[in-house]
Amino acid sequence: MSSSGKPPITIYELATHLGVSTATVSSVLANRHVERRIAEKTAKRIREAALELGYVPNMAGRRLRSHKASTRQFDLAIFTSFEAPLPLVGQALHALQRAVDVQTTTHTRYSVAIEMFHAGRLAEKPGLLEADRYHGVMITNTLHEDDAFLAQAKLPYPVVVLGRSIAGYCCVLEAPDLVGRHAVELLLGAGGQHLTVLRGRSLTHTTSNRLAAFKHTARELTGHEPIELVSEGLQPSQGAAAIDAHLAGGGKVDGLFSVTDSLTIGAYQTLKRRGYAVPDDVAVVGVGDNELAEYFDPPLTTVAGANDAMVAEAVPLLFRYLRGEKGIPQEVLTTPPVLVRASTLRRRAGQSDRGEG
Amino acid sequence: MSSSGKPPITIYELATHLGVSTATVSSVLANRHVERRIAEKTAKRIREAALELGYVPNMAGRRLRSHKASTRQFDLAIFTSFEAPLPLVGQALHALQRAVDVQTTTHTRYSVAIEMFHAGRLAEKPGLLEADRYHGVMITNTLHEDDAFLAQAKLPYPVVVLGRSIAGYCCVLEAPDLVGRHAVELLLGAGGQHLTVLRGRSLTHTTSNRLAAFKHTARELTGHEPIELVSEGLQPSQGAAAIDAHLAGGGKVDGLFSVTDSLTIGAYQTLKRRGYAVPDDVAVVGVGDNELAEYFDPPLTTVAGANDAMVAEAVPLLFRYLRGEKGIPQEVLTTPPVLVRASTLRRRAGQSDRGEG
DNA sequence: GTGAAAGCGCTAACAT
DNA sequence: ATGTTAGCGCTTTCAC
Repeated sequence: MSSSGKPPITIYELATHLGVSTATVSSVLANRHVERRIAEKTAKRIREAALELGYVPNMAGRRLRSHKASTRQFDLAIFTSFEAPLPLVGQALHALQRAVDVQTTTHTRYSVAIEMFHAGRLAEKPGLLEADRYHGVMITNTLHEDDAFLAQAKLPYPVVVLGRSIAGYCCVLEAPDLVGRHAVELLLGAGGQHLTVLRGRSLTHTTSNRLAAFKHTARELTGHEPIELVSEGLQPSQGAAAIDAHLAGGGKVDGLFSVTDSLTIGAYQTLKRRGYAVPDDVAVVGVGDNELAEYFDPPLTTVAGANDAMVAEAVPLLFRYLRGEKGIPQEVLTTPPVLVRASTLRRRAGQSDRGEG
Repeated sequence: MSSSGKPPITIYELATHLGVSTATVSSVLANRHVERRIAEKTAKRIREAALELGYVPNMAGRRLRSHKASTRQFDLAIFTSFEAPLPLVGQALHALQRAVDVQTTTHTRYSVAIEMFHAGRLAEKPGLLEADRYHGVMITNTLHEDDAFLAQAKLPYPVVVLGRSIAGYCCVLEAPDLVGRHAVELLLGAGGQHLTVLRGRSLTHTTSNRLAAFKHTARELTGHEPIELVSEGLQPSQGAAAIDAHLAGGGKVDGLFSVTDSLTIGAYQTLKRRGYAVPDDVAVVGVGDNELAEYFDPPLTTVAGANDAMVAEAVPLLFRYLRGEKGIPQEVLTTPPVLVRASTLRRRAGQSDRGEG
């Protein structure tokens, strides 16, 4: 209530309002009024006025004044979309934090934060274009709109972009086309004929490349277009629904690639419920963006998910920026690892005739 | 290199070092030198000196100076341990961000960050005791040592603690004992006799309560002590290893409760590999801290995991603090939801005689 | 028991 | 093409 409508207020205004000095207000607000021997009555008046007028301390002012001059502070952040799954972010955060733990000295302190924006609306994030908050950031989980915004805006501080290529920024991403290609090859190798790709409605740079490469390679190697299933979102239930609708409509599936593992989880559920065995009836390939892929039943073959590799590249790049180095690469490609697990290891030869729903 | 050993340097020092004014330095460093018509040569000298002397801008100074006086900024954070799984944090972050999105006005801006500390070493986190960084924080995933530290330190800004009770703080946590009790009841209901509890080596407030309540209730209802399996860590592989060792040694299991779902994932793997069927040979109960519990095979019955409920309580509490309200509850208990799924729904009657390894 | 004043590091308006 | 200066909001000596 008090802290909303009105414009913000400073201790100076509090002080004049009450007819006391800013020093008095400050000490009371910092709970130092005892050692300053402020009258309890005055302290009470000050606290009440602060509440009533909706006083909110200005942290920049506080920090500027009270920080030891001998401490250099680096404020780092990871920007990620609100809607994205957290694993990549978690890894990035861990890697950054680990790097920072090593670099911390008496004179140099670091803080690492995660900041979230709404997917596709990065441009609306306040303070993004000001250079007064972070010394450096990593950005990930952007959508096309965000990438377009970044390309045109050029943030005024060091940035390393994860998982997509944006002109003017240092970007770390998986080598293009490999993921989609490997997926097709694995599915064909497992005897798949009705190659199917499952993806969410909105695509990122990465997922759209995976999709395109899959379709292109499938066309090239099988001579016909693969089936493309689009789920409403990235929740398992939405993946389950997409497959279910396809099968219910008489569609066939014997080789499935999903560009996001949470969709695979839903697909597994639907397939099992409808009596399809993985991998014998349907071979499945995922991308490894769920850290539990190995524990799926059956364990999921994955063709990407080099998050740790990407992050391992990105963190040193950010530090090179912070150090002011020149000649930092604009694009670093990591090779996505292929992890073959049971979901593409067909036990019996020949392909099944399942799939007529 | 340049930014390490030496004490930090300001634009003032840069300026005197170069024989120019601070304004010149500032404008060059902010890339405003074009509109200020600084000689390219001077700009170059300044940039080089900044690099060489390891200049790092002081963000507090920048913000203080350049922020619009009409903007009130709230800096909020979630503190979590580095080692903890991210789901709870993710939910907390989402809930906070959502609350913040609603509250944002022209005059009031919010920023939400995640900050990590190393489990058990919260006390070492620099700046924790200073009130010059955050207006309010939520703390979660602490260990005993951290709780002890917090209880004795009393942070000088609004704090809401998630998932544990610490004297002197506003805490939101699941109602005690219910989780362990429900787990026992469900396992017994599914025909379990050799009640077993699986937990990681280090316990939090929450997991130790779950464990204690489980053991106590099991004793009460069965007349004997349940089996307690301790895994080295919380990784699925470590859970798998713990169960495997037990079974390899001739131990029996027909009713398993795991105080952390990632351990359940590993347990599922071992049980399947050794030919035990869930739930027919072994009923399993988890706690719902993995958002995919519903997609496990079979879907996992859970007796806790009201993360969203906890967070839903915690966020408004934090805002009440920020508003300066009095009489904020010190302890809010949420009722953990029981979600019965296939992992405790035994299809055939009677209990199996499996379990001799 | 309280006030006055200096100044943290930085930027921007106004001077040349 | 660059220097001077006035603060941003706050805490902390020092003075009374």
